Amino acid sequence: MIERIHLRVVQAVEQHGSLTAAAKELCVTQSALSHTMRKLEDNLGTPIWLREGRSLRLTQAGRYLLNISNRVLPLLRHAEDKLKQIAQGERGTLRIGMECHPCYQWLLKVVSPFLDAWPDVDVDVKQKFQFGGVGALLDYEIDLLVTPDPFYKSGLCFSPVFDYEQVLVVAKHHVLAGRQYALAEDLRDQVLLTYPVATDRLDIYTQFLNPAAVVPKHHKTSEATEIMLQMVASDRGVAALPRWLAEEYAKKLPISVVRLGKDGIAKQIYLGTREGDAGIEYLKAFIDLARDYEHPAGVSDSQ
Amino acid sequence: MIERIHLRVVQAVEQHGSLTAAAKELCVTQSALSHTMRKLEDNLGTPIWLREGRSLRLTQAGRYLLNISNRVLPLLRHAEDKLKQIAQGERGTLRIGMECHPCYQWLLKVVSPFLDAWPDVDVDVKQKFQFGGVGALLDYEIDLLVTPDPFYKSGLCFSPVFDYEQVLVVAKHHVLAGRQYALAEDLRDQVLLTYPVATDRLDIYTQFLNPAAVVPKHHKTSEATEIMLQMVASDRGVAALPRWLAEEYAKKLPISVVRLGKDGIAKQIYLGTREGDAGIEYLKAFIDLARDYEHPAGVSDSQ
DNA sequence: TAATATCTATGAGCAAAATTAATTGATGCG
DNA sequence: CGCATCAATTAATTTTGCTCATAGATATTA
Repeated sequence: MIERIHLRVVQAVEQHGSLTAAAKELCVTQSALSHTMRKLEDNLGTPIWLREGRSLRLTQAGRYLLNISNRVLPLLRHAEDKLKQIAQGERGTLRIGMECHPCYQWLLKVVSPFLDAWPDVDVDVKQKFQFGGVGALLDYEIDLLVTPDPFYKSGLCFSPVFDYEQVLVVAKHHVLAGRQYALAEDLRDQVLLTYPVATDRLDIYTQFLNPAAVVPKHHKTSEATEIMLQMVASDRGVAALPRWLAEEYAKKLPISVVRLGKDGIAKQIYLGTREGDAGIEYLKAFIDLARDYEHPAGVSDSQ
Repeated sequence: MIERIHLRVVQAVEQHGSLTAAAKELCVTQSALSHTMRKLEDNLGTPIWLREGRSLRLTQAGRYLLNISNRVLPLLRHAEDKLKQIAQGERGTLRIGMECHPCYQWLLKVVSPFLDAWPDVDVDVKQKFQFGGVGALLDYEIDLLVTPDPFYKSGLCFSPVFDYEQVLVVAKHHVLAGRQYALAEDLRDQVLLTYPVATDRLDIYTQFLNPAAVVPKHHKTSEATEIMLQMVASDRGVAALPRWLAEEYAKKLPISVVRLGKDGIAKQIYLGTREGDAGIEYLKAFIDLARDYEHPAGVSDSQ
C-alpha cells in the first residue's frame, strides 16, 4: 500500500519544491507522480499536500509520511549497497565453527590479519553444535569448520592447515617428567584433565588409552586451557594437548611435556568448507592465511 | 529496486517455510513470487535463497534482507495505521499559538481535559512567530491561535471564547489601592511592568496611556507572571493583567486590583483557525471545550 | 521401486497498472 | 495583459505483473 515510490516522491517534493521538479529528479513525468500520489491519497483517505495555488504544502499526514520516508529510504538504500557488496564477495560474515578446543589461540592469530585484510567481512566463532561440526556446516550454521577430524562427505571439502603432535603435559617434578615417552599404563593411577567433550572425541582416549584398555584413576574436565594447565602445574592431574600449545605455556608455568607412546600421536588440523562456497573470495583468503601461518614455536612441522 | 513486496515475500517465506505457502499468504500464485524474486536476485546479483531440492535456504544476502524486512515492514504497517487515524481525525497534532501571555494558565486548564478526551491527539504550544500569530496560522506553523486581537481575513475564522476585564494591579498598600478606578495620569510617576512585547500590542498603552498621551516613569518587562506580580507586591511597579488572573494571585500575594479608567477596559479572547480546517473534529472539540470552560473566579462575564 | 504429491522454475499470453502526451485551468510574475 | 509555470485530468500507449499450464526435481508413500 505505501510503496517505496510514494516515500521517494514525498522526499523529492520536499527537497525540490514541486511535483514537476520531483518528477525530473525521479526521471518520470509530472503526470505520473500526480496519478501515483493521488491514488495513495485516495487509499489513505487523506491528502498528503494542500494544493494552494500552484504549490504544494504538506498536511499533517504528509509531514508524518515525510518522517517515515526519511527513516525508511536510507535503510533501503544502504541495504542495496550492502547486498551488492555481498554479491561481489566483498562483504559478508564468515561464521567459523571450532571442533578443536586448544586451537582457539591459534585461530585468534589468524583472524587478526584476516580482519585487517577484509575490513568489510565480519567473523563469528561458534563452538557448540547440535549435530556436530559437519552437521553445522551442512546446515549452513557455519561456513568454515576448524577440526582435527576431517569427515569426507560429498558437498564438503577439507584441507589440512597444519600438523602437530599431541603430547602429555605433566607437572615439572612429576614422576613422568623425565621420561622419553609415556605408556598408557602410566596413566592408570593418574588424574586426567580434558576439555568437557565426549571421550570418543578425545585422542588421548581413542588413540592411546582405549587401545590399551586403560582407564585413568579420575577424569576431570575444564573449559579453560589456562586453568587446566594451572591444575597440571600444581600436580593435580595430567593433560593431553598440542605440543606447540604446551610449550607456549611451559614458558610461564612449571610444566613438562612427554611424548604419548613410543611414536607419539600425530595430528592435523583441517579446515572444512562447503563445495558450493568455493567461489567466495574471502573464504579462500582465510584458508590461505591459515595455511601460511607459521607457529610461534615453529612446531607445526616438528613432529 | 528493493520494493515492499520483496520484503514481504522474504518474511512470509521464512514464516511459512515455502514460496508456495508464502504465495497463499500473500494471495497470489507461487509463480508470481518466483518471477518477482528472481528479478530482484538478478538485479542484486546474488541469490536470496539456495535452492536445495524443493526447499529454500536463506543465503547471507537473504538473511540480511530478512533483517531489513523485519525492521522496515513494521514501520510501514504502523505508518499506515497512523495515517488512517489521521485521515479520520482521530489522531493528529494540535499546534496552538499564543498571543496572549497571561492566557497560558487558562490554556493549561483547557488542554488537560482535551488530552483526556482525545488520547491520540498531541498538543504543541508555540509563542514566538516571525510574522505574528495570524501569519503563523496562514503559514501552517500553527493550527489554532489564542489571541485578544481577532484579525478578520479571508480564510481565517475567529470565535470568542471568553470576556474579561483588563485591570491595574498594584501593591496592597499602594496609593492607588483604594481607588474606585485609576486614570492615565496616575501612572505618570509609576513604574509599569509588562510582558516583553511591543507596546502597540499592550492594551494598557493602546487603550489607556496613549489616548491620554501619558508615559509612565519607567517601563520594565518580565516573562513570568509570578515574578511580575512579586515585583508588584513589593511595590516596585504596577502591572496590567486580566482581572481573573490578578484575583487568582491576590489570594497568595499582597496585591490589589484597580479598574483602568471609569468604564474599565473590556477584552475578549478569541480562538482563530483556518476555514479549511473546519472539518477537523478534534479542533472543533477543542474550541467547544474552551468556550465551555468556566473561570474559577467566575469572572468571565463579570465586567 | 514405482507411483504420487509437492515444491520451484519457466514461458506464453493476457489483463491491469503505470506512464506518457496533450491539454486545461489556475496562479504568479514582469 | 501576456507569458511562464504549476498541478490535475483525460485518453492513449506502454510496461509490468500476474496467471495458467507445464516441466523438472525431490521427497513421501504404497
